[in-house]
Amino acid sequence: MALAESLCDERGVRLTLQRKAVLELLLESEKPLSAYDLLDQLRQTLNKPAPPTIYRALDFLLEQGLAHKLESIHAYVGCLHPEHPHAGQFLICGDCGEVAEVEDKSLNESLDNAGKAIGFKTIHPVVELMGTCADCSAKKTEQN
Amino acid sequence: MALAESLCDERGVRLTLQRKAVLELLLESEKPLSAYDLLDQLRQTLNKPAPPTIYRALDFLLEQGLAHKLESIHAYVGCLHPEHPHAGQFLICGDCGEVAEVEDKSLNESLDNAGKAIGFKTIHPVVELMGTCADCSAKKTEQN
DNA sequence: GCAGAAATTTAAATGAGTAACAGGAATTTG
DNA sequence: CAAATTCCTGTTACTCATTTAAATTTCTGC
Repeated sequence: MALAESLCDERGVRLTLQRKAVLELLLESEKPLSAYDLLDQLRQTLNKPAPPTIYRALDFLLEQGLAHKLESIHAYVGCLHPEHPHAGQFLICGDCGEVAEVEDKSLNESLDNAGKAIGFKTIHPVVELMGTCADCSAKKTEQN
Repeated sequence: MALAESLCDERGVRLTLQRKAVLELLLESEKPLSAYDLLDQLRQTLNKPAPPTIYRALDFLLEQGLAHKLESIHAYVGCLHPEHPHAGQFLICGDCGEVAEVEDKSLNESLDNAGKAIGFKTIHPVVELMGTCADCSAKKTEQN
C-alpha cells in the first residue's frame, strides 16, 4: 500500500481517496472482488458511489498495474508486486474462490512464441487456469 | 458442419434446429459473435428467440466442444476441429477483431506445470492473447 | 484567486447472463 | 398404441456488468 503511494508519486499520477479505498479493499480481501462487491462495501464508508466511480477507480488501478482483472470470473484482485510491469498467470480455484498469481518463466516464453509463427504481436496475454487448489483437493479426497 | 452432425449422432445427442442455426452462424462468421449478435441475426430467420434460447444453444455447443467462448471479449467462435477434446489458445486481434485458434504443444506443457508446484489441479485453462495480427501490423507500418 | 484540467456525481441506457415456470416434442416402457 | 419420462423450447422478468453523457466539483499551476 505504501509502495502504491510512492509509485504513484513517482509517476506523477494521483492516488485519490476512492482509488485508494478500492485498492485497500482489493488488497485486504484474499479473494477477488467483483465491481458490485466493491460498490456494496464502499457504500458504507464513502458517500454513496455509483458504478462509474468504481469502474473509473478500477481502470486507473489497472493502468498503473496496481490491480488485475480476472476476465473469466468478472472480478478484480490487487497486485502484490506492482513495481515492475509484468504478465502474470492466475490459478483460480472453483471451489473456494481463492486465486494465486504466479509468473512462470518458461510459460511466458511459450506464450511469446505461440503467436510468432503467424506474425501475431501479443500486447496483453490473458492466462487464467480454472481448477482446484491444493487445499480443496485435499478436502475432497478426505471425504471419500 | 457435416462433421458436427455425425459427432452428435455418435454421441447420442441432438443437434436441433436452433443449435444448428447458432453453430452455422458461428462457423460462417470469420469473427467471433457475441450472444446478442446471434440474437439479432436469428431474429430474422427463427421465430423471435429470447436470450435463454441462445444461451442454451451455446451451452450445448460448448459442452460438445463444437464452439469456444472467448472470455476476454464476451464472444463465441465455432471450433474447427471438434473431433477430439482439446485446450486451445486464442490470438485475438484488437484492430480487426479476427481470432486465430492455435494449439501449442510446449505451451500446453508449461501450462500443466505452472500449477503443479503448488498442487493446483487445472481443469479448464483460459489462454487468450490480445494483440495485433500480421495483416494489421503490416497496415500500420505502411501508414508511417 | 482564477483559469483550465482532472476527477467525481448523477441519471440513465445497453450488454451479458440467469431463474422460474409453463408448454411441446421425442423416446422409452408397458 | 398409450402413458410416463425426459429432454428441449418459449416467455417473462430479473440481476449483474459495463458504458455513455452531461452537470458539477476538486485540484493544480500560474
